Amino acid sequence: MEQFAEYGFEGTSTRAIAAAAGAAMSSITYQFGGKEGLYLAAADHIGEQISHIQLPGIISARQAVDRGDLSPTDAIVAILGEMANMMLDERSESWSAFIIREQQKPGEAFDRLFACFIQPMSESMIELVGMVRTDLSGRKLRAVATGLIGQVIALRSARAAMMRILDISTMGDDVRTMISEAITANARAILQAKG
Amino acid sequence: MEQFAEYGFEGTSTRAIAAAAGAAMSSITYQFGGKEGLYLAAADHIGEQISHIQLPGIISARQAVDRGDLSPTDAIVAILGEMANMMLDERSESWSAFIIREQQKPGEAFDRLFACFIQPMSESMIELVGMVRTDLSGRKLRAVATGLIGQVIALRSARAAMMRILDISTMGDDVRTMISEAITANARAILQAKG
DNA sequence: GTCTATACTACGATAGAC
DNA sequence: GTCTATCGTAGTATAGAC
Repeated sequence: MEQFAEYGFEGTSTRAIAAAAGAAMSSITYQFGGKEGLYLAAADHIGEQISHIQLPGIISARQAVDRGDLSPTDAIVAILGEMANMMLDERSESWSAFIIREQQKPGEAFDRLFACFIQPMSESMIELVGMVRTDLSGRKLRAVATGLIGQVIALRSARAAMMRILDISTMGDDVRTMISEAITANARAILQAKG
Repeated sequence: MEQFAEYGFEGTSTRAIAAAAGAAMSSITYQFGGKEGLYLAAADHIGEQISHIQLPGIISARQAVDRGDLSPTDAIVAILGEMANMMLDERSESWSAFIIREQQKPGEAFDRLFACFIQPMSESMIELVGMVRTDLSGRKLRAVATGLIGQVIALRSARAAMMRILDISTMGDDVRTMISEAITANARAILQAKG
Protein backbone atom coordinates (compact mmCIF):
# COMPACT_ATOMS: atom_id res chain seq x y z
CA MET A 1 0.00 0.00 0.00
CA GLU A 2 2.75 2.44 0.96
CA GLN A 3 4.74 1.74 -2.18
CA PHE A 4 1.74 1.95 -4.51
CA ALA A 5 0.84 5.27 -2.84
CA GLU A 6 4.34 6.70 -3.18
CA TYR A 7 5.32 5.50 -6.64
CA GLY A 8 2.01 4.62 -8.30
CA PHE A 9 1.03 1.27 -9.76
CA GLU A 10 3.53 1.15 -12.62
CA GLY A 11 6.27 2.78 -10.55
CA THR A 12 6.09 0.11 -7.88
CA SER A 13 7.97 -3.14 -8.42
CA THR A 14 6.93 -6.45 -6.94
CA ARG A 15 10.59 -7.01 -6.07
CA ALA A 16 10.62 -3.89 -3.90
CA ILE A 17 7.34 -4.84 -2.21
CA ALA A 18 8.60 -8.34 -1.48
CA ALA A 19 11.89 -6.97 -0.13
CA ALA A 20 10.08 -4.47 2.15
CA ALA A 21 7.80 -7.24 3.39
CA GLY A 22 10.72 -9.60 3.93
CA ALA A 23 9.13 -12.21 1.69
CA ALA A 24 9.74 -13.77 -1.70
CA MET A 25 8.43 -12.07 -4.80
CA SER A 26 6.69 -15.24 -5.92
CA SER A 27 4.50 -15.13 -2.81
CA ILE A 28 2.66 -12.18 -4.36
CA THR A 29 1.59 -14.39 -7.24
CA TYR A 30 0.60 -17.19 -4.91
CA GLN A 31 -1.35 -15.04 -2.43
CA PHE A 32 -2.88 -12.38 -4.67
CA GLY A 33 -2.63 -13.76 -8.18
CA GLY A 34 -0.15 -11.09 -9.25
CA LYS A 35 0.63 -7.40 -8.98
CA GLU A 36 -2.90 -6.33 -9.99
CA GLY A 37 -4.48 -8.52 -7.32
CA LEU A 38 -2.18 -7.11 -4.67
CA TYR A 39 -3.14 -3.59 -5.75
CA LEU A 40 -6.85 -4.38 -5.41
CA ALA A 41 -6.21 -5.96 -2.00
CA ALA A 42 -4.47 -2.75 -0.93
CA ALA A 43 -7.49 -0.74 -2.11
CA ASP A 44 -9.83 -2.99 -0.12
CA HIS A 45 -7.65 -2.57 2.95
CA ILE A 46 -7.70 1.22 2.64
CA GLY A 47 -11.47 1.22 2.22
CA GLU A 48 -11.93 -0.93 5.32
CA GLN A 49 -9.61 1.23 7.41
CA ILE A 50 -11.29 4.50 6.47
CA SER A 51 -14.77 3.02 6.90
CA HIS A 52 -13.79 1.80 10.34
CA ILE A 53 -12.49 5.22 11.35
CA GLN A 54 -15.15 7.47 9.84
CA LEU A 55 -18.47 5.65 9.44
CA PRO A 56 -19.32 5.05 13.13
CA GLY A 57 -19.03 8.78 13.92
CA ILE A 58 -21.12 9.73 10.90
CA ILE A 59 -23.83 7.20 11.77
CA SER A 60 -24.02 8.29 15.40
CA ALA A 61 -24.09 11.97 14.39
CA ARG A 62 -26.89 11.15 11.94
CA GLN A 63 -28.86 9.39 14.69
CA ALA A 64 -28.32 12.29 17.11
CA VAL A 65 -29.76 14.64 14.49
CA ASP A 66 -32.80 12.38 14.02
CA ARG A 67 -33.34 12.34 17.80
CA GLY A 68 -33.07 16.12 17.92
CA ASP A 69 -30.00 16.01 20.17
CA LEU A 70 -27.77 17.65 17.58
CA SER A 71 -28.40 20.33 14.96
CA PRO A 72 -27.67 19.34 11.35
CA THR A 73 -25.18 22.21 11.16
CA ASP A 74 -23.24 20.96 14.18
CA ALA A 75 -23.32 17.43 12.76
CA ILE A 76 -21.88 18.60 9.44
CA VAL A 77 -19.18 20.63 11.19
CA ALA A 78 -18.31 17.65 13.40
CA ILE A 79 -18.07 15.29 10.42
CA LEU A 80 -15.98 17.74 8.38
CA GLY A 81 -13.74 18.24 11.42
CA GLU A 82 -13.19 14.48 11.68
CA MET A 83 -12.44 14.27 7.97
CA ALA A 84 -10.00 17.16 8.25
CA ASN A 85 -8.30 15.53 11.24
CA MET A 86 -7.84 12.36 9.23
CA MET A 87 -6.46 14.26 6.24
CA LEU A 88 -4.06 16.21 8.45
CA ASP A 89 -2.88 13.07 10.26
CA GLU A 90 0.32 11.63 8.87
CA ARG A 91 -1.16 8.12 8.97
CA SER A 92 -3.50 9.03 6.12
CA GLU A 93 -0.65 9.96 3.78
CA SER A 94 -0.47 6.58 2.05
CA TRP A 95 -4.24 6.19 1.89
CA SER A 96 -4.84 9.58 0.36
CA ALA A 97 -1.99 9.35 -2.15
CA PHE A 98 -3.32 5.95 -3.23
CA ILE A 99 -6.88 7.21 -3.65
CA ILE A 100 -5.87 10.43 -5.40
CA ARG A 101 -3.68 8.54 -7.87
CA GLU A 102 -6.46 6.04 -8.50
CA GLN A 103 -8.93 8.85 -9.23
CA GLN A 104 -6.76 10.31 -11.96
CA LYS A 105 -7.31 7.09 -13.92
CA PRO A 106 -10.11 5.29 -12.10
CA GLY A 107 -10.41 1.53 -12.47
CA GLU A 108 -11.70 -1.45 -10.52
CA ALA A 109 -9.91 -0.23 -7.37
CA PHE A 110 -11.83 3.05 -7.46
CA ASP A 111 -15.15 1.23 -7.82
CA ARG A 112 -14.41 -0.59 -4.58
CA LEU A 113 -13.25 2.51 -2.72
CA PHE A 114 -16.31 4.44 -3.86
CA ALA A 115 -18.76 1.77 -2.75
CA CYS A 116 -16.90 1.15 0.51
CA PHE A 117 -16.76 4.66 1.98
CA ILE A 118 -16.88 7.51 -0.55
CA GLN A 119 -20.54 7.01 -1.45
CA PRO A 120 -21.88 6.40 2.08
CA MET A 121 -19.95 9.35 3.50
CA SER A 122 -20.99 11.68 0.66
CA GLU A 123 -24.66 10.73 0.78
CA SER A 124 -24.79 11.33 4.53
CA MET A 125 -23.21 14.74 4.09
CA ILE A 126 -25.57 15.69 1.26
CA GLU A 127 -28.58 14.66 3.32
CA LEU A 128 -27.44 16.76 6.28
CA VAL A 129 -26.60 19.78 4.12
CA GLY A 130 -30.05 19.49 2.58
CA MET A 131 -31.61 19.82 6.05
CA VAL A 132 -29.86 23.15 6.60
CA ARG A 133 -29.85 24.60 3.10
CA THR A 134 -33.53 24.08 2.38
CA ASP A 135 -33.17 26.57 -0.49
CA LEU A 136 -31.20 23.92 -2.40
CA SER A 137 -32.10 20.54 -3.86
CA GLY A 138 -30.98 18.03 -6.46
CA ARG A 139 -27.68 18.58 -8.19
CA LYS A 140 -27.34 22.15 -6.91
CA LEU A 141 -27.42 20.79 -3.35
CA ARG A 142 -24.93 18.09 -4.29
CA ALA A 143 -22.59 20.63 -5.89
CA VAL A 144 -22.60 22.86 -2.78
CA ALA A 145 -21.94 19.85 -0.56
CA THR A 146 -19.13 18.78 -2.89
CA GLY A 147 -17.55 22.19 -2.42
CA LEU A 148 -17.71 21.76 1.34
CA ILE A 149 -15.97 18.40 1.17
CA GLY A 150 -13.57 19.68 -1.49
CA GLN A 151 -11.92 21.98 1.01
CA VAL A 152 -10.99 18.93 3.07
CA ILE A 153 -9.86 16.83 0.11
CA ALA A 154 -7.50 19.58 -1.03
CA LEU A 155 -5.70 19.30 2.32
CA ARG A 156 -4.19 16.15 0.86
CA SER A 157 -4.36 16.50 -2.90
CA ALA A 158 -2.67 19.91 -2.83
CA ARG A 159 -0.70 19.41 0.36
CA ALA A 160 2.69 20.37 -1.08
CA ALA A 161 1.33 23.73 -2.29
CA MET A 162 -0.61 24.35 0.93
CA MET A 163 2.45 23.74 3.10
CA ARG A 164 4.43 26.33 1.13
CA ILE A 165 1.57 28.86 1.10
CA LEU A 166 1.21 28.54 4.87
CA ASP A 167 5.02 28.61 5.17
CA ILE A 168 5.25 25.49 7.30
CA SER A 169 7.77 22.68 6.99
CA THR A 170 6.26 20.16 9.39
CA MET A 171 2.63 19.59 10.39
CA GLY A 172 2.33 20.19 14.14
CA ASP A 173 -0.74 20.01 16.34
CA ASP A 174 -1.08 23.80 16.44
CA VAL A 175 -1.19 24.05 12.65
CA ARG A 176 -3.61 21.13 12.45
CA THR A 177 -6.01 22.84 14.84
CA MET A 178 -5.74 26.15 13.00
CA ILE A 179 -6.47 24.62 9.59
CA SER A 180 -9.32 22.51 10.94
CA GLU A 181 -10.90 25.59 12.54
CA ALA A 182 -10.55 27.63 9.35
CA ILE A 183 -12.33 24.95 7.33
CA THR A 184 -15.14 24.42 9.81
CA ALA A 185 -15.62 28.21 10.03
CA ASN A 186 -15.90 28.30 6.23
CA ALA A 187 -18.39 25.46 6.41
CA ARG A 188 -20.58 27.32 8.91
CA ALA A 189 -20.56 30.35 6.61
CA ILE A 190 -21.68 28.24 3.67
CA LEU A 191 -24.42 26.58 5.73
CA GLN A 192 -25.74 29.92 6.98
CA ALA A 193 -26.04 31.32 3.47
CA LYS A 194 -29.41 31.30 1.79
CA GLY A 195 -29.95 31.63 -1.95
CA MET B 1 2.96 15.65 -21.01
CA GLU B 2 -0.19 13.65 -21.68
CA GLN B 3 1.53 10.35 -21.02
CA PHE B 4 3.26 11.52 -17.83
CA ALA B 5 -0.13 12.82 -16.64
CA GLU B 6 -1.94 9.57 -17.40
CA TYR B 7 0.60 6.99 -16.30
CA GLY B 8 2.95 8.90 -13.99
CA PHE B 9 6.69 9.28 -14.39
CA GLU B 10 7.69 5.65 -13.89
CA GLY B 11 4.63 4.34 -15.70
CA THR B 12 5.50 6.27 -18.84
CA SER B 13 8.02 4.76 -21.26
CA THR B 14 10.24 6.81 -23.50
CA ARG B 15 9.45 4.34 -26.28
CA ALA B 16 5.72 5.14 -26.00
CA ILE B 17 6.40 8.90 -25.97
CA ALA B 18 8.62 8.64 -29.03
CA ALA B 19 6.05 6.52 -30.84
CA ALA B 20 3.24 8.99 -30.05
CA ALA B 21 5.44 11.86 -31.22
CA GLY B 22 6.45 10.00 -34.37
CA ALA B 23 10.12 10.37 -33.50
CA ALA B 24 12.99 8.15 -32.45
CA MET B 25 13.50 7.33 -28.80
CA SER B 26 17.08 8.52 -28.92
CA SER B 27 15.90 12.04 -29.78
CA ILE B 28 14.67 12.37 -26.18
CA THR B 29 18.22 11.91 -24.96
CA TYR B 30 19.58 14.34 -27.55
CA GLN B 31 17.00 17.08 -26.99
CA PHE B 32 16.27 16.83 -23.28
CA GLY B 33 19.16 14.84 -21.83
CA GLY B 34 16.91 11.91 -20.93
CA LYS B 35 13.55 11.01 -19.46
CA GLU B 36 13.98 13.27 -16.42
CA GLY B 37 14.81 16.28 -18.58
CA LEU B 38 11.75 15.69 -20.72
CA TYR B 39 9.61 15.49 -17.58
CA LEU B 40 10.93 18.84 -16.34
CA ALA B 41 10.36 20.35 -19.79
CA ALA B 42 6.75 19.14 -19.62
CA ALA B 43 6.38 20.78 -16.18
CA ASP B 44 7.77 24.07 -17.53
CA HIS B 45 5.36 23.90 -20.45
CA ILE B 46 2.39 23.36 -18.14
CA GLY B 47 3.48 26.25 -15.92
CA GLU B 48 3.77 28.58 -18.91
CA GLN B 49 0.37 27.57 -20.29
CA ILE B 50 -1.45 28.09 -17.00
CA SER B 51 0.36 31.38 -16.33
CA HIS B 52 -0.61 32.58 -19.77
CA ILE B 53 -4.27 31.69 -19.22
CA GLN B 54 -4.72 32.84 -15.64
CA LEU B 55 -2.25 35.56 -14.68
CA PRO B 56 -3.43 38.36 -17.02
CA GLY B 57 -6.96 38.16 -15.63
CA ILE B 58 -5.73 38.13 -12.05
CA ILE B 59 -3.46 41.12 -12.63
CA SER B 60 -6.17 43.16 -14.34
CA ALA B 61 -8.69 42.28 -11.60
CA ARG B 62 -6.12 43.33 -9.02
CA GLN B 63 -5.60 46.67 -10.79
CA ALA B 64 -9.35 47.26 -11.08
CA VAL B 65 -9.64 46.75 -7.32
CA ASP B 66 -6.81 49.25 -6.69
CA ARG B 67 -8.55 51.78 -8.94
CA GLY B 68 -11.82 51.22 -7.07
CA ASP B 69 -13.59 49.92 -10.19
CA LEU B 70 -14.16 46.47 -8.70
CA SER B 71 -14.90 45.29 -5.19
CA PRO B 72 -12.41 42.80 -3.72
CA THR B 73 -15.25 40.32 -3.28
CA ASP B 74 -16.22 40.50 -6.95
CA ALA B 75 -12.56 40.17 -7.92
CA ILE B 76 -12.18 37.01 -5.82
CA VAL B 77 -15.37 35.53 -7.23
CA ALA B 78 -14.24 36.34 -10.78
CA ILE B 79 -10.82 34.73 -10.23
CA LEU B 80 -12.29 31.62 -8.61
CA GLY B 81 -14.77 31.39 -11.47
CA GLU B 82 -11.93 31.49 -14.00
CA MET B 83 -10.04 28.85 -12.04
CA ALA B 84 -13.15 26.66 -11.87
CA ASN B 85 -13.72 27.08 -15.63
CA MET B 86 -10.17 25.93 -16.27
CA MET B 87 -10.55 22.93 -13.94
CA LEU B 88 -13.84 21.95 -15.57
CA ASP B 89 -12.43 22.30 -19.10
CA GLU B 90 -11.28 19.04 -20.61
CA ARG B 91 -8.08 20.69 -21.84
CA SER B 92 -6.83 20.94 -18.26
CA GLU B 93 -7.07 17.20 -17.67
CA SER B 94 -3.44 16.46 -18.47
CA TRP B 95 -2.14 19.52 -16.65
CA SER B 96 -4.03 18.82 -13.47
CA ALA B 97 -3.22 15.11 -13.39
CA PHE B 98 0.45 15.97 -13.89
CA ILE B 99 0.45 18.56 -11.08
CA ILE B 100 -1.55 16.39 -8.69
CA ARG B 101 0.79 13.44 -9.22
CA GLU B 102 3.80 15.67 -8.75
CA GLN B 103 2.43 17.02 -5.47
CA GLN B 104 2.10 13.55 -3.97
CA LYS B 105 5.89 13.28 -4.16
CA PRO B 106 7.13 16.80 -4.91
CA GLY B 107 10.49 17.23 -6.61
CA GLU B 108 12.25 19.70 -8.86
CA ALA B 109 9.23 19.81 -11.19
CA PHE B 110 6.99 21.01 -8.35
CA ASP B 111 9.46 23.77 -7.42
CA ARG B 112 9.15 25.13 -10.93
CA LEU B 113 5.34 24.85 -11.04
CA PHE B 114 5.05 26.55 -7.66
CA ALA B 115 7.26 29.48 -8.62
CA CYS B 116 5.68 29.81 -12.07
CA PHE B 117 1.99 30.13 -11.16
CA ILE B 118 0.94 28.53 -7.86
CA GLN B 119 2.68 31.11 -5.69
CA PRO B 120 1.69 34.25 -7.67
CA MET B 121 -1.93 33.12 -7.95
CA SER B 122 -2.16 32.17 -4.28
CA GLU B 123 -0.59 35.37 -3.00
CA SER B 124 -2.96 37.48 -5.10
CA MET B 125 -5.93 35.56 -3.73
CA ILE B 126 -4.72 35.87 -0.13
CA GLU B 127 -4.21 39.61 -0.51
CA LEU B 128 -7.73 40.06 -1.90
CA VAL B 129 -9.32 37.86 0.76
CA GLY B 130 -7.48 39.91 3.39
CA MET B 131 -9.17 43.08 2.08
CA VAL B 132 -12.62 41.58 2.63
CA ARG B 133 -12.06 39.48 5.74
CA THR B 134 -10.39 42.19 7.82
CA ASP B 135 -11.06 40.05 10.90
CA LEU B 136 -8.37 37.65 9.69
CA SER B 137 -4.62 37.94 9.25
CA GLY B 138 -1.47 35.85 9.02
CA ARG B 139 -1.82 32.10 8.78
CA LYS B 140 -5.49 32.16 9.70
CA LEU B 141 -6.17 34.30 6.66
CA ARG B 142 -4.02 32.02 4.53
CA ALA B 143 -5.87 28.94 5.79
CA VAL B 144 -9.28 30.42 4.97
CA ALA B 145 -8.08 31.41 1.50
CA THR B 146 -6.65 27.91 1.02
CA GLY B 147 -10.10 26.50 1.80
CA LEU B 148 -11.63 28.75 -0.85
CA ILE B 149 -9.16 27.57 -3.47
CA GLY B 150 -9.42 23.98 -2.22
CA GLN B 151 -12.99 23.76 -3.46
CA VAL B 152 -11.72 24.45 -6.98
CA ILE B 153 -8.75 22.09 -6.76
CA ALA B 154 -11.00 19.22 -5.69
CA LEU B 155 -12.90 19.61 -8.97
CA ARG B 156 -9.90 17.90 -10.53
CA SER B 157 -8.23 15.91 -7.76
CA ALA B 158 -11.48 14.20 -6.78
CA ARG B 159 -13.15 14.37 -10.17
CA ALA B 160 -14.00 10.67 -10.41
CA ALA B 161 -15.84 10.78 -7.08
CA MET B 162 -17.55 14.09 -7.87
CA MET B 163 -18.86 12.81 -11.20
CA ARG B 164 -20.46 9.83 -9.48
CA ILE B 165 -21.87 11.89 -6.63
CA LEU B 166 -23.45 14.31 -9.11
CA ASP B 167 -24.54 11.31 -11.20
CA ILE B 168 -23.11 12.63 -14.45
CA SER B 169 -21.22 10.66 -17.08
CA THR B 170 -20.01 13.51 -19.28
CA MET B 171 -19.20 17.13 -18.40
CA GLY B 172 -21.53 19.37 -20.41
CA ASP B 173 -21.79 23.16 -20.37
CA ASP B 174 -24.91 23.09 -18.20
CA VAL B 175 -23.15 21.07 -15.50
CA ARG B 176 -20.05 23.27 -15.73
CA THR B 177 -22.13 26.39 -15.14
CA MET B 178 -24.01 24.81 -12.26
CA ILE B 179 -20.81 23.69 -10.47
CA SER B 180 -19.09 27.02 -11.07
CA GLU B 181 -22.09 28.88 -9.62
CA ALA B 182 -22.24 26.63 -6.57
CA ILE B 183 -18.57 27.26 -5.80
CA THR B 184 -18.74 31.02 -6.29
CA ALA B 185 -21.87 31.14 -4.12
CA ASN B 186 -19.95 29.26 -1.42
CA ALA B 187 -17.10 31.73 -1.83
CA ARG B 188 -19.42 34.71 -1.33
CA ALA B 189 -20.76 33.12 1.84
CA ILE B 190 -17.25 32.64 3.21
CA LEU B 191 -16.28 36.21 2.32
CA GLN B 192 -19.39 37.64 4.01
CA ALA B 193 -18.68 35.83 7.25
CA LYS B 194 -17.02 37.72 10.05
CA GLY B 195 -15.25 36.10 12.98
C1' DG C 1 2.97 -21.93 1.87
C1' DT C 2 7.46 -20.05 1.08
C1' DC C 3 11.68 -20.24 -0.95
C1' DT C 4 15.51 -20.07 -5.06
C1' DA C 5 16.37 -20.04 -9.82
C1' DT C 6 15.14 -18.72 -14.17
C1' DA C 7 12.43 -17.48 -18.44
C1' DC C 8 10.94 -13.80 -21.00
C1' DT C 9 9.77 -9.09 -21.85
C1' DA C 10 10.33 -4.14 -21.69
C1' DC C 11 12.91 -0.45 -19.95
C1' DG C 12 16.39 3.79 -20.60
C1' DA C 13 20.66 4.91 -22.55
C1' DT C 14 24.08 4.88 -25.99
C1' DA C 15 26.93 4.05 -30.31
C1' DG C 16 27.40 4.98 -34.83
C1' DA C 17 25.52 5.54 -39.72
C1' DC C 18 23.58 9.15 -42.41
C1' DG D 1 19.64 16.46 -35.77
C1' DT D 2 17.44 12.08 -36.49
C1' DC D 3 17.63 7.51 -37.37
C1' DT D 4 18.56 2.06 -36.44
C1' DA D 5 20.74 -1.34 -33.71
C1' DT D 6 22.18 -2.90 -29.49
C1' DC D 7 23.73 -2.99 -24.58
C1' DG D 8 22.86 -3.77 -19.76
C1' DT D 9 19.32 -3.64 -16.33
C1' DA D 10 15.00 -4.35 -14.13
C1' DG D 11 10.32 -5.76 -14.64
C1' DT D 12 6.55 -9.81 -13.77
C1' DA D 13 5.56 -14.43 -13.89
C1' DT D 14 6.61 -19.22 -13.41
C1' DA D 15 8.83 -23.78 -12.37
C1' DG D 16 10.20 -26.71 -9.05
C1' DA D 17 12.67 -27.82 -4.49
C1' DC D 18 11.51 -28.09 0.30
